Amino acid sequence: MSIYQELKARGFCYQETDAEAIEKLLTTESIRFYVGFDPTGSSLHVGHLLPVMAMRLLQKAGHIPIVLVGGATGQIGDPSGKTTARPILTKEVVAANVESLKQQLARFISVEDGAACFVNNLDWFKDIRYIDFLREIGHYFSVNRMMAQESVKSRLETGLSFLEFNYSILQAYDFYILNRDLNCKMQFGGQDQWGNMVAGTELVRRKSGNEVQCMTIPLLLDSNGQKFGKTAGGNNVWLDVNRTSVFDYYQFWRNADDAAVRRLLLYFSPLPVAEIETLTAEGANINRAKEILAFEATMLAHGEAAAREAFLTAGGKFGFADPEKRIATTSRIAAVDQTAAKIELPVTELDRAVFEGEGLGLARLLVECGICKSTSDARRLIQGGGVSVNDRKIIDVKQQITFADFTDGELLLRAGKKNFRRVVYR
RNA sequence: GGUGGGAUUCCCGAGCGGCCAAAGGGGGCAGACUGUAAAUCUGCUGUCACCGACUUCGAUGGUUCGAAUCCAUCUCCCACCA
Repeated sequence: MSIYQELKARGFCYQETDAEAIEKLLTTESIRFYVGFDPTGSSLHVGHLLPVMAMRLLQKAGHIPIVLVGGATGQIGDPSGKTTARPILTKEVVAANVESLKQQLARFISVEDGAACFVNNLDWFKDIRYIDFLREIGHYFSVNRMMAQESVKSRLETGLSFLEFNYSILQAYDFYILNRDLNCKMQFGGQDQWGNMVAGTELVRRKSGNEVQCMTIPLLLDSNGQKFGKTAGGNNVWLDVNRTSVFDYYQFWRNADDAAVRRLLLYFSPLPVAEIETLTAEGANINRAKEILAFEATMLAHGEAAAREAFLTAGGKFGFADPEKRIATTSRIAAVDQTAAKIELPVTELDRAVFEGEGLGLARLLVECGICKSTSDARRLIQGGGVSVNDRKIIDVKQQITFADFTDGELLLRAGKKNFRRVVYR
């Protein structure tokens, strides 16, 4: 299967400029292509991962990714797909974000021996003079055309500042520079980037006469039509372990919708397409497929050791989908010894003094453990029957926790089905 | 620059002097059912020393026994005109 066919088979292609030309380009040449990321935050989240996965595939096929981190465009804010303007970030924040994004991206893209390069568009924008810039490229852009762009049109009602209106020009200019200086021949990006990307191919053609291509990647939505990559709690699933723990990251994938598993495996695992078909076929063990998905996705972001640990912890807690390993897979999950399952629960350590005498109110304890955000919240949870201590459900709001509740200096606190906390005192 | 309209709890959005911690929906959390899924049904969804008290309705002052609701000033948005 050629890389072009694989991109298609895995669902990475939403729109493309010239299908024939792209297929030829990707199968007969080793090209440089670019994907841009704006440093609007200090960490990537799962929602950013799709273009990253496309880059990996392309890199494996011998193409060279140019990873552009938008130190300049990040200061403007892309209006595409946004209903309101983004808050304007300070230059310092943008610069710091650029650095941390670069580090995260480097985990996914191999940079050895020039297999990829990182660029920052601030490098060519920072010394631009307004008049020069306008004269150089301004006349290649038609305001009439720009007004027709979906990202602009949709904002005419609610308001679009001149600052944001310029975004697509900057992105187009990026492409021009990368083509001129690095011989970049193609751009990939999210489906909402189409307008900006096409503006780039046109600018390159008009200014240097070169044919360049672009392809967009579909926007992932979950079953509720929400942008993919949010937890049940509506929070983003981050790649930064300080924001989303490895275990939670694993769980995010493990809890994927049934209907989405095949698609997610195609996107986020390197397993062969045929194997994914088998794993997710009608009547197959869907939960094993989810384990594999979670394992592969976690391995990619956090490494194999971390993935193994998360898998074993989850299995210890909820059980394994395929304890006898009957299902064939090329995933390295097959090599994991499931009998080594352990229950590694998050621990909260409290001063022993709080449990003396009357003890600590259960509601307070829930807050201390970070399970509830206020005691009122905790009371409601208890009243609703969602809390158990040492596997015994407690519905008394006034329940006090004392040393008597600990066995071997340890107490198991549970809120709902999935939130566990091991409480110890020191 | 002119003229209107608006800012309400996580989001959308009612309320327009006491019955308002504030309708309804979304989202979220929990319970039942399950497969750590989806769908469905039920409860909860400001804080605390929780049968009571306290703090919220853009900001600041004022009127009133009493204000999210009335008045003044300010800030920010939006629409129309130019």
